[in-house]
Amino acid sequence: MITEQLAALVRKAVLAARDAGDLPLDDTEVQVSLETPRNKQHGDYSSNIALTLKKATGIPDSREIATRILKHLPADSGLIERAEVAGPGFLNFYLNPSWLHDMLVRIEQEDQRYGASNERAGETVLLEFVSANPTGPISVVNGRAAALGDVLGNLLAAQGCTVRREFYINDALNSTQIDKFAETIAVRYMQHLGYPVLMPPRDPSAESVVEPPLAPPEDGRERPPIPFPENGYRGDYMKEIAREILEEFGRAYEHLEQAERARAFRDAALQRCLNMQRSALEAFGIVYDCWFHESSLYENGEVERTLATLKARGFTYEKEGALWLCSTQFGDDKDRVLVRSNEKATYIAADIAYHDNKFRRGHDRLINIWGADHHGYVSRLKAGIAALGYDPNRLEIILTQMVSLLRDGEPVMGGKRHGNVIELKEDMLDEIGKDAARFYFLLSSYENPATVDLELAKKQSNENPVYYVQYAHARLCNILRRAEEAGISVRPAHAVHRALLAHPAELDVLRKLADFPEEVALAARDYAPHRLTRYAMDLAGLLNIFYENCRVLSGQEETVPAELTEARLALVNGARITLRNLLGLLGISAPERM
RNA sequence: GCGCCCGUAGCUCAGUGGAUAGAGUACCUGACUUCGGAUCAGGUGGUCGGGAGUUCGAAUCUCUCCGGGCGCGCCA
Repeated sequence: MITEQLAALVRKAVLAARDAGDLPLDDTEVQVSLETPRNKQHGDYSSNIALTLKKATGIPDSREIATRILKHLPADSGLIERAEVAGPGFLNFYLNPSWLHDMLVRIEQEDQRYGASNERAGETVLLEFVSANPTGPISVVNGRAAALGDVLGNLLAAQGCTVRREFYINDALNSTQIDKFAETIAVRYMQHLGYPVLMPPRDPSAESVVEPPLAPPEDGRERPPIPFPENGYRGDYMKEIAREILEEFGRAYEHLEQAERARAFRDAALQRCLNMQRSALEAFGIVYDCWFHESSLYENGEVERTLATLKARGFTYEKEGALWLCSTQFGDDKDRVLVRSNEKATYIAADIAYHDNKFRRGHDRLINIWGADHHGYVSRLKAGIAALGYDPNRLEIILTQMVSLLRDGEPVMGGKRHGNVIELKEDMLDEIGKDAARFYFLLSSYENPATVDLELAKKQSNENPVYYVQYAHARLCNILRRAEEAGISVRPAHAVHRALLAHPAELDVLRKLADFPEEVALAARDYAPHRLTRYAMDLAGLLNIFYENCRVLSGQEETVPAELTEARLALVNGARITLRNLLGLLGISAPERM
């Protein structure tokens, strides 16, 4: 990559200067960092090495240090055209145009692989993301995690990692949440059979309300109201699932005990809820390698075995009838219950077993993406796997901040239908589409709370950054198409006069294209897909400027020399490849026409 | 109360300790009806929440105050 090559050159120069006696330096490590200056006047790349060596060399004038380093800079690298000392002592570098021109050859050769590397080949990563409870719809916050996780997967794969995407289904039989879910379904089922439902108030000071039956009773006889479960799931989607359950199971379950009814419906209802989640995620372009059932950890004894291991390693104790994990020994702020006094294992017990399972399957690195509201949970899970003897640093937990939606300048509130959650598919995807939703999610860093203005993302779609980027791609494709129609073949980059690409707009595009592999690597390293959406906007902008200033094909008013057309077609093709790969990494379509 | 995160242009957000803090959008002005105008050029707009410190240099690191979000279950 460019900065690595440049850094190597500068390091060489520093050492040469030292060996020649120009720089009084010990054997201290020479750390060279390169940056791209904001200001174009300051070159394509710049290094602050002279400023940082002030102390070590004892030379107070950084410009003097810079000058001495410059003297020893290898001249034959081919990468840089010139270098100069500027400002308080920066070394500014200007890339050699012919080196830039040759990027087009490389881009064409690598084609689908341009931007990718084998830097992290051999590393296996398990990415777990979304993992929403199977008791409700996929929310907008889940959507942000989904976009982040999916693109992170693409990025890591592009660095050579073997990536596995996984969704953890919290379907344990001993989960109180699942019990509530099943009970709620059972009550709604009865409501479909003609029973009123007694809804407890949300806030204790209010009165209970009786909801009428969802359908008249078959025999017309009025039924007594059934109490809605305490902390049950209030969303209307539960009524829909219950109606489907009624269709599947028939009316015969009316006279069972409430608990039995709940048990009978539980699995089928969960499955329906899960299908709802899966189709929402598929509409968002997310496909998992594995949907992992928490329940399987109980069925094949892994929870038991993990508990036994923790006991054997001496990190548990019994208190008040429960089994506790000594998580404070591993940095947690309090010890945690693994097995309740009613003998049911807790969520964390299963989760530790799950992460043990992830490691046992041979993954080097585990990445979990959670909502920020789970941050209190991080240290206890890490403590759990540390207690099992794993290095907790092999597990990385990314916490995404909240997302809110704005419509007409007002925050979008979750509808009653979805139990007051803002739903990904209906509140967002159906309105602005998959591509725009992904782009907006990926526009800001996951570390910061984000707001998506739906009016902006949809109604003014022409001004939308995502369309701006896609339009640039479609334009490039159009030029290539027109060339073909005119009988002009797109010759390979190595066979054209690349030196003709000397217009500033052309060189700007080339520099941006050359940056792409590094940009991908940084986005992967920092878990920062938003770097790529920014890059995409930059590149699209440069391409439009190029388009405005540099005609590729001869037209009625302007004729372009054949050789220049060839060279520009090569540039167009290289840009097309880069933009297409970029959008591919983001999971956003790259249309050839719009 | 304790812990974590966040305060950057009217709005939404970038900004790896570096040079004059940027982009999109909004608003104003102009170009061009083309290899698709879903375009381009220019302009208005900032005490980087306040204060102190660290150093050659701070939006970035430290401390403190103010403001906002989230978490502190034998729930998940």
